[in-house]
Amino acid sequence: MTTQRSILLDELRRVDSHPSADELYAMVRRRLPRISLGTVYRNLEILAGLGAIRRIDSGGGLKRFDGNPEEHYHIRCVACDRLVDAPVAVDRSLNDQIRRVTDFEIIGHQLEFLGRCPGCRTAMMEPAGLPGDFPPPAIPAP
Amino acid sequence: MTTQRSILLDELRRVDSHPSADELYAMVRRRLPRISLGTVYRNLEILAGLGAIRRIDSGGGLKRFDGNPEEHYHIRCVACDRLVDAPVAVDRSLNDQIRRVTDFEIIGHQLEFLGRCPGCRTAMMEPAGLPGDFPPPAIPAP
DNA sequence: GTCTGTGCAAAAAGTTTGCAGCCGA
DNA sequence: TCGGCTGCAAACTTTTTGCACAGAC
Repeated sequence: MTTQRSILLDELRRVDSHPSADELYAMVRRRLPRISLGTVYRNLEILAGLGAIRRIDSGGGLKRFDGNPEEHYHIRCVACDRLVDAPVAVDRSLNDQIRRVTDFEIIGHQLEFLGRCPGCRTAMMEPAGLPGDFPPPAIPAP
Repeated sequence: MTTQRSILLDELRRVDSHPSADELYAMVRRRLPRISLGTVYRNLEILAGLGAIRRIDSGGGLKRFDGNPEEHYHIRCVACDRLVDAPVAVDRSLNDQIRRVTDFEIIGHQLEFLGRCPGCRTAMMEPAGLPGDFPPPAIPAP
């Protein structure tokens, strides 16, 4: 566990925004200005292998990382691509359901809800650009 | 609906292997040797927008495409990255569950099971490389 | 003739890797 | 001292885009 690795982990644990490698690179550079993007990628890979963090593969063109190693679901905003934790329990009975009907050895599952976040819902209703009840999305749609 | 687009759709509907853009490019080129990869990408995007096919974003570094536009789940082999349809019904009550506890406007969800396919299970038990009960996986682990 | 879609090629975006040197046990 | 880890840079993979032209109406 090197300095770089532990700061990377700390930054990732500190936020709940599921940053991409690039975003994390920017975050970590505030504390380690000379860290390289290659090191970020290498350590994210190692930390994911250790089970200290989670890789989120679904959606978008790029991988996200999650400082919460517990199994949980996500909700993705289809408009701004924001990703938040889903406040529902993991349903392990889904694994048993599918075990009964497949020859695969089932390890687990990942579930992602798709929807529109409060900010993007509001933005949609107000094409004139008037301010709504929620702040505009941080990340513009790609 | 151009020639290229309909052949692309036809090839994708013909298989159940959820090919990537590159694989589809190879498949289509057997019938249209002069088609370009750019056209493949452009038309996959258009067909997905029309709802004629589905984009599968999750896992791996690359996007897959699914000729079956019906909502359904998948199982991914974590060893060889093969992706097959999951023989279980879509559970729409999951959407209602999360609607009760979020401000997101929920559109749907995608669920992917992770496991080891029959071929890779066998391969795992026989490190000496003896033949097993199942054929070896078509796609080697990346 | 117009206008969309195509082929080609270059560029962009994201990720991985080779290498020489550094740092901590 | 030794071995793993880093920074840097180049390479690689996948996807997107600009442009001129071809084909369908």
